[in-house]
Amino acid sequence: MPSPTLSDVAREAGVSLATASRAFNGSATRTVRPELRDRVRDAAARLGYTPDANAQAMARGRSSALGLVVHDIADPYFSSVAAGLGEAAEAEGLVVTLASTRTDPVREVEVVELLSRQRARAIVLAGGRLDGGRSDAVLTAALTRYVDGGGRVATVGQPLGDLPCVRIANRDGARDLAAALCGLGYRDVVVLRGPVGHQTADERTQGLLEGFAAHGVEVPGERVVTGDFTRDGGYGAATGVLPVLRGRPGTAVVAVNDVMAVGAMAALRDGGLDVPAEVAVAGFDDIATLRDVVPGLTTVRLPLQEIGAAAARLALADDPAQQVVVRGEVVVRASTPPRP
Amino acid sequence: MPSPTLSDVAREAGVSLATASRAFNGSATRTVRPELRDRVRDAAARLGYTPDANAQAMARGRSSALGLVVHDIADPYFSSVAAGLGEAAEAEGLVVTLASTRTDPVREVEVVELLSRQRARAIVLAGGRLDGGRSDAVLTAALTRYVDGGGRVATVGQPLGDLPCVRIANRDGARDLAAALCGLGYRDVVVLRGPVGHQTADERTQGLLEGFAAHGVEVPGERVVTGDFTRDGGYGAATGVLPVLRGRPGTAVVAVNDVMAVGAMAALRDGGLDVPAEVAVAGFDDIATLRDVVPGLTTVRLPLQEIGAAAARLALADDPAQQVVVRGEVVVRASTPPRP
DNA sequence: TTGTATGCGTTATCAT
DNA sequence: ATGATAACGCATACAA
Repeated sequence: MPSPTLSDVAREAGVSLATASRAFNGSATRTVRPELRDRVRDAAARLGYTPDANAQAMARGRSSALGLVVHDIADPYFSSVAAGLGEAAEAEGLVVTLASTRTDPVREVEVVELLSRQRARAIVLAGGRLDGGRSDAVLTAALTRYVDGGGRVATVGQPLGDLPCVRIANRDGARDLAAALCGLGYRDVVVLRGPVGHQTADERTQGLLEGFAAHGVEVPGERVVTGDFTRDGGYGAATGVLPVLRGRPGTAVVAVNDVMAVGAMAALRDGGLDVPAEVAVAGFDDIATLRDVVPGLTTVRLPLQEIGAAAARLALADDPAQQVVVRGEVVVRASTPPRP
Repeated sequence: MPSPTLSDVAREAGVSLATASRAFNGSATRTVRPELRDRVRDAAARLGYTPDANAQAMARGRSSALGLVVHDIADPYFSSVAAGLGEAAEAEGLVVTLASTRTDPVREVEVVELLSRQRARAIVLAGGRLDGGRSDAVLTAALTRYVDGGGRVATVGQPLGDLPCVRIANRDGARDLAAALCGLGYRDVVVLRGPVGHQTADERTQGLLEGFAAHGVEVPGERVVTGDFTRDGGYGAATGVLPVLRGRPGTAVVAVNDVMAVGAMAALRDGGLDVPAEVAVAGFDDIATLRDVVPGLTTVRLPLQEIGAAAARLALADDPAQQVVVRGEVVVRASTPPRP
């Protein structure tokens, strides 16, 4: 009834435990006679033997798990990154251990601790801190223990210390988006900037403002509004600026990510405004599930799956700390028609 | 530099290994004097001790991992289920190990094998076989070995043997949806049925046809078309029936899931048809990310997160095999306006 | 209450 | 090429 062990297999095959072990992970130096090897494998098949990864991890001193920490796996941004990371992990023969933080800095540290216990080969931190670095100290401490213990870490989007990081050119992408909007003729702008202290949101906001300014479009402070980095956050933020928008037809509402943008669109419609006739909307990320919405959402396309895969490779590489930077590409769609 | 072990902690605290161990998992019977307990914990903190989950798994005979196998974590259906399962796992102090099959039956078996190696406490199979049971034998064999070894299994959506299962009332939901559409006045229908052999797709298709028939609406075979269970599958299938739809304004195109429905909407628009003025569209699942699309997508709402959580509980419960059945709720939106 | 000793399943280091 | 045997880090049965 219990899983047969390698000893069982060895006995069944009439060989020693050591030989049985070698029959599976046949190293180059320590090879085993083909005949015996087959005998062991047959015995294993007959018994339904399944190696115990925990025992292997202990004996080898390293596990076969790759940790991924996200805010919320139901968020399409993270699930896309997870998909890419999963493929990379599979290619390396690793399993991925998933942990969600729900944007709670405390939970984030717990989660790193959790993955440390698993002796995960590496940890990829997607989605970063939101308290503007206040919790970085504790997190860094936890990560340092982990790294000192032999673990590897990579982050995506949010550089942390000098850890390897898949940097996303948020500022550049946002600047390009702003430029594109200016090129379309937009002069009045509202920015849904997300939560203050959210690094990705901050960078994108900064890029947008810079981009607009470069084209002579100044965005007054009261038209830069905060909100959660979620659909509801976008909805709420857009609802708040409804009065402003009513007074200025042809304004572009730019959210720092797609789900916020979609929430904003809903709020604008609920407020009686026509998108894009009266208000334009743009986002960031180019979430796959949202590519068919009407009007098509103008956004900055990010290769999320590749980003996940790149993060995995970075975390697994034994090179010194590296930085990969991926740049987004502006995709103009119908949500931001030209304004003459 | 390497992670300190419990022995290190014990030495540092001046107690035995056993006491150190008990200081952490203080059982009811085997309690340790508070003073010593604190001394051990202090020593652990001082050294930066982190228990080794692999070693614990081996010593305890059971790991702290919960396996989840999905087709594709980037699919919003699965990512929502994963989110719910993740919360349930967290509540049980378990980590979730994620594995994707990309709908490959071979890979599915590999993945079960992989999770068996991890000695996962339980495996939740979300998203089922697609080859109409042809690969069930191998899969069942793998699962049987796993269960015989002490593992627990639960499936979501697809009963397998008499394993615990979160059943989704696909037929009922589909029947309800069909009834709702009939109530709105639809008499001409096209069903995008997904892939033949995909149990969920099959059940929903069957329910739709039954529901329509119950209201006197027969759907001829040539208006029941196949396609992948994906956005592109919906797009392709809808493209194929474009001629039919052009000839029959007021037809309802019902896809067996939301992402197919969205793909279909795109195809219909690309084909020059107005949705919903000329063609109505409906889906199934009520994917959160799609709730703000315009026109609002008529669908059957499924509590995906709860389903994931329920599956986790079912898999973890030590009760004998159970069945939980969750029923969807029809949500009528603007994509299927009344047809007088 | 605390300590000693054993075992968990595997890999790896020795001999042979 | 193969076989004993010692780790690996922890939990626990048993002894004190």
